[in-house]
Amino acid sequence: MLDKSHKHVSCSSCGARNSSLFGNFCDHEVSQVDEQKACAYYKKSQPIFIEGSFPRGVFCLNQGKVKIFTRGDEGKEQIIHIAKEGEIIGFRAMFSGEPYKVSASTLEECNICFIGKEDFLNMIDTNVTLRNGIMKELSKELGDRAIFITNMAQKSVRERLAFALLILGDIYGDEQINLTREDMANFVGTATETLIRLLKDFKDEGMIEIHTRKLEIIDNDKLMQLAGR
Amino acid sequence: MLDKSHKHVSCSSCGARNSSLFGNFCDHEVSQVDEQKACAYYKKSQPIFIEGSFPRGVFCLNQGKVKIFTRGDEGKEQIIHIAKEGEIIGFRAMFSGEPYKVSASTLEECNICFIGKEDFLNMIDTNVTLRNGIMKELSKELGDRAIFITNMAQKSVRERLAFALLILGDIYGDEQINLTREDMANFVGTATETLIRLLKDFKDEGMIEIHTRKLEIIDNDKLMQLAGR
DNA sequence: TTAAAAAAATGATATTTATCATCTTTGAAA
DNA sequence: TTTCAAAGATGATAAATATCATTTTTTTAA
Repeated sequence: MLDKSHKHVSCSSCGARNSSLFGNFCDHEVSQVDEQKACAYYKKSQPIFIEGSFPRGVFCLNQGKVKIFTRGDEGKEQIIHIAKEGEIIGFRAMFSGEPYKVSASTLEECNICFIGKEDFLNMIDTNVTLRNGIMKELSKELGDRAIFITNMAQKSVRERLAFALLILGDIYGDEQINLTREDMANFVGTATETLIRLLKDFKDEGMIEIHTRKLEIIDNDKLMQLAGR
Repeated sequence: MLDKSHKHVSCSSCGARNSSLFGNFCDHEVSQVDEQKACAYYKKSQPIFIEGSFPRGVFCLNQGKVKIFTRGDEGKEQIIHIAKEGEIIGFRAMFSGEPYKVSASTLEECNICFIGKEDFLNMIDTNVTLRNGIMKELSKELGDRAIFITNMAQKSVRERLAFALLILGDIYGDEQINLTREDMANFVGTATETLIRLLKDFKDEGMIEIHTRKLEIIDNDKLMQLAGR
């Protein structure tokens, strides 16, 4: 259980910082962020920002997982990305000048820090390494999304599920994958019923193990073969 | 017919520049680009860069249309974007440090200018407006691709075709849409046969007119209604 | 101008996947 | 503990779309 007291989490003691875009900050820069940010505890299934609203800053994920999604015409979610500890979310809309095109919501309990728009843009302007890191990240994600689109267009649901499980395996590390069937279906881009049936197939074929809601990957190689590239 | 002599196209006389990321350049900056770039004529269906190779610079589209695509496991193309006059292409991979994740190929005769990596990165570092424009563009495209993914996952082929025709209508302006059925199917993300059948339906329903290979949009509103948002 | 290749079109059929209805299990709160 | 809502699971059926085979038309280049 996370500390719910909203108390300040120091960047210098943040376990996620080293692998984040702030990883290369010097002591001075770290303490500067520490002063500028605000920390907050989020319960499970709490919205962080919503499609259509205007961004006032960025969110830095200290602890927990967050889904980034859009809603289609009928309100059905399509999960675009699942962010984990160390990721900065919501910075894309800061540059575009447009409202958020995606929403973000916690998948579990989270500690999330907030940095105001002005402070963040200031950092970008003065810190070349951070800026390059951001541009690299933006570019990398564009490439990932091109592949995502291609997978959606050309792969079967079965293949996409294998692909999705591999990504989720990365995200959850040594924890077990912990998502509702509905969220998983909205990530794969299929109906919940179809997803459930396929999970059972995967289990029967020895690729995963199902522990009620949590999933464990058993045969990574087989999944990779199925997912194709 | 375009001039095939490979002769230098001056940026100051480039009709596409004003609407491009270089649109705000002062005279000095424009002439600097003029010195650094190399111009080339491309025939129809000629590759510009290929997925997997490493970028050596960026391409600035002076005249013509270019498809940006990836190939799925079976080699089938998925068109991610169609670039038109004024667009700079291939700059994403410049920041990521990774090889191209997409390929680019001309859809018609093109004049394309090339700016070397070093020169371009130099511009980015020294020109704040250009840099902000690039970041804005990267962010905007990220949002567009989130919607693209959602469309692929949730819309029917019929709806996606309507959506695609609207985008193509924008790209082709007052020209008629001019793509092979295969390219169009690879943009919509469907089989060529399915696309052909649907185009006929759209024609019968008065939304488009088919002039052999070229398409003309007749009823924009109806398409918008069908495409949904 | 003609021949060959590429693109477009059409029909028949198979397959995948969504949808709807219903039932069971799980987990959280009273 | 009991209760209730949410999540998970299952079966039957329908709809959308892909695939394969073939024909026609258009474009390209000899």
